[in-house]
Amino acid sequence: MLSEAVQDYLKAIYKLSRAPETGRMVSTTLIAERMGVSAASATNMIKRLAEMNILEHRPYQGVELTPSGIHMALEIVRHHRLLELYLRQALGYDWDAVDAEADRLEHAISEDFEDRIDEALGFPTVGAHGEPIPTKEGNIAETDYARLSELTAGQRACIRQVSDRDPELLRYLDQHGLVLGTEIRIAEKAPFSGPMRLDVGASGEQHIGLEVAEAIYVDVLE
Amino acid sequence: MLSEAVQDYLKAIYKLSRAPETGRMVSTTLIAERMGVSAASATNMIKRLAEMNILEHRPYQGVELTPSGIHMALEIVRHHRLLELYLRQALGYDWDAVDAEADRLEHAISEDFEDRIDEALGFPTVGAHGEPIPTKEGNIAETDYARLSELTAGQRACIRQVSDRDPELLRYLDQHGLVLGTEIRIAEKAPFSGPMRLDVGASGEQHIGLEVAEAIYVDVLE
DNA sequence: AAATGAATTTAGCCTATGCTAAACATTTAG
DNA sequence: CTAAATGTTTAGCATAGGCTAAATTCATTT
Ligand SMILES: [Mn+2]
Ligand SMILES: [Mn+2]
Ligand SMILES: [Mn+2]
Ligand SMILES: [Mn+2]
Repeated sequence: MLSEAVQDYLKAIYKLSRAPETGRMVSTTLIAERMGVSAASATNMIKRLAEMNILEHRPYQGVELTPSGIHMALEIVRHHRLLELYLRQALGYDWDAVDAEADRLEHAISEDFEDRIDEALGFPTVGAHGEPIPTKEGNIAETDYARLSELTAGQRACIRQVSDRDPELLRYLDQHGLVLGTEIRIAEKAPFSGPMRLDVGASGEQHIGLEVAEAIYVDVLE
Repeated sequence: MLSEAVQDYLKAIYKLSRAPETGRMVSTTLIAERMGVSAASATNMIKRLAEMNILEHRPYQGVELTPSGIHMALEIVRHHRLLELYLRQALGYDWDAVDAEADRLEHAISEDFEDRIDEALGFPTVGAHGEPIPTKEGNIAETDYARLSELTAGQRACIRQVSDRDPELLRYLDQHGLVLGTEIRIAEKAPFSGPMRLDVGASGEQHIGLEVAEAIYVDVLE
């Protein structure tokens, strides 16, 4: 069994390797930053992960997960996302509280537990923040959402996914009616990376900053 | 926060100190045996627990939990027993499977999670195997059950609690109708620590060995 | 009272995971 | 094209939690 630390690094590296900002190779510094450890500690762990054939390490270049590493990462991600959804739907957690709880539980549950909550949730394919849930076989749906920040005035869109990294941001989104499935129209986009003015259905008109708009993923309508 | 290892030692020591077989002082060997570690490892951990004021260590004599140690132990026991009941009632786990799962989850859940499953279960006071569930304030009901093995022919009793240590035993009990709340009558008790013959309501007549009878706790009727 | 044997502790070692400081490699700027 | 800045690795160290083997203490038996 992979240790909790190994699992957390693995998940972090997987997510970084999928982020649009990052290339295929993930740097030591980025990993260290995300994990909240020193670069030296990250290097140390990277070498052990390479030893375990979880990833390939090109010194001074970065790391890339092996197919087997990706598979292991998806198992952890599946645990995490099923747990988040279960906490939300079965236990009434708020949107912004599920991530921290799932981050600990994901290492403690058995495959049996995973299967039981999967069934209790009706075999969901999308998580609490709109992320695709990997299948038990290790497949994950590719999504092709646009960032809200990329849209221009006049466009309409439907919120499909939000970043789950910052609970405060999630609370902000919730208060402004920017939840999954909401349809919005960009009323105005200020130049020079300025704020956006949105028509948010029942929640009326909202002004949001660029950082917020970058954390919202949408399907552009028509 | 107490580490997982510390929590597990603490829970084990608490339970050993409450077992009727053990005196007030719990020996190093007993702790080592229960934890599945060497005696030297147990000594090592005992010294750290003493340093943390979780227990008092009388070298070569044994250990005794401090009031604060008992309080911490009861928090872990509460987590464990609430989780067992939740796994059983909300997720349909079998009687014999809940302990292993709860043993890992007990270290991962938050106080919020604890409160939510407590509420979902209707604030139960008794766990999946009949054990009293400590309150959030750190109180636990004293029970005064007899072991089924102590009863004699002709007596009637109601099953109130069973040992949760051995999944195989739990499966055996389940198959023979010896579940919580079942009323039984001792039909015969063979001498020299022999087996017992029981009338078990709907499940008819059952013959059980002494080891089984010692793991069943009952209220003697009238 | 001394000897034996069981329980316990000590000593010395190991792995996992973190750290800081120093050394080294790569990238960027002059 | 070299030099500074930046990123990465290495070296050396720490703590938590395990282990075995040896030493020590306590209880029991002669
Ligand atoms: Mn999450
Ligand atoms: Mn985690
Ligand atoms: Mn249990
Ligand atoms: Mn445990």
